[in-house]
Amino acid sequence: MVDLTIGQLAKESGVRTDTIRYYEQLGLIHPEGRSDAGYRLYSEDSIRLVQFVRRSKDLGFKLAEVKTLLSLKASETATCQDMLERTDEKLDEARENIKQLNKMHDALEKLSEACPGGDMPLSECPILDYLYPKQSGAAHER
Amino acid sequence: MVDLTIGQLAKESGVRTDTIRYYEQLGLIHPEGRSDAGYRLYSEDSIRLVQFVRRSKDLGFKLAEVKTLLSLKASETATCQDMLERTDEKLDEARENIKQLNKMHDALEKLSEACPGGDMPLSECPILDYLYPKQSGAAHER
DNA sequence: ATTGACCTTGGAGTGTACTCAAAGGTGTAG
DNA sequence: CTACACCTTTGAGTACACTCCAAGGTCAAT
Repeated sequence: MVDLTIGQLAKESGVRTDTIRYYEQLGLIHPEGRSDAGYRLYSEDSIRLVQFVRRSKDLGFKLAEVKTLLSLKASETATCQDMLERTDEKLDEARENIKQLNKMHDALEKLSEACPGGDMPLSECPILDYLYPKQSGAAHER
Repeated sequence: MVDLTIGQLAKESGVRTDTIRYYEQLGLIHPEGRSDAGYRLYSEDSIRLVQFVRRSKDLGFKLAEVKTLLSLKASETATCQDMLERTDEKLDEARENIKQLNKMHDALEKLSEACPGGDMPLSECPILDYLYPKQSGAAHER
């Protein structure tokens, strides 16, 4: 019930004041009102809202997507299905990203294992050979 | 031996001309020289160099890091060890990123499984409850 | 000679999530 | 009354890898 200034909200929610203003710009978090001097005033609930944003972000939602999530939360008619759909979408994205990253990882690991290291000259380096393969120059190999 | 224009290099290496100029700006790929009209002229080897950049990028190296790799390649004294170190560094990064992504994934999956979907109201939604937990308000719950 | 595809430069714009700075007003403690 | 910490706004900067644009020059074919 007690109003918070932006600094207090920042401290309570573990986010910088700049970031809170930035969230406001994006339409995520709004102050309840303003003091006579024009200071933003927030309700206690804002703390939970900022954390909503943080948690969503940590799940991989972009801020624009968080905005959608917040509007679902505010909607009278939204259902579990709506939430589930966003979540499953994000889940698919995560799977896709992991797949890509695993490809990178496996390629790097293979190269790392193939490379003897030490003071072997680069002409013998399998990593370099992967990045810059020897010419297949069949013609005049001699 | 035959010189390539930037457009030809682009076609051969599967990269846009803009991108090649951008790589030049970053100090990655330089033309062998210029035509009378000021056109960039590339050697055939440039094709492999552009591919070097692409492959490195696909392994997760940033362009600034690719520059280092290229300078290793050009160095007389660099060894396998140098290549291996960059690779292992990148490998560690990949592992770290995968770990983070897996955390996201698992959290999303858990939420997805917990949520019944359908036209259940959001007040019962475990996803929403995770993002915006019910107040622990012990005091005046009444 | 003109068309059209190519090339040049410099600079600006994109997406994402902040972060910082400048120039000023406000609130409180001593 | 004066520090000093807080608040305000606007706008610019950061990282990353492009991508696009304008205004102009070049080259080959017709």
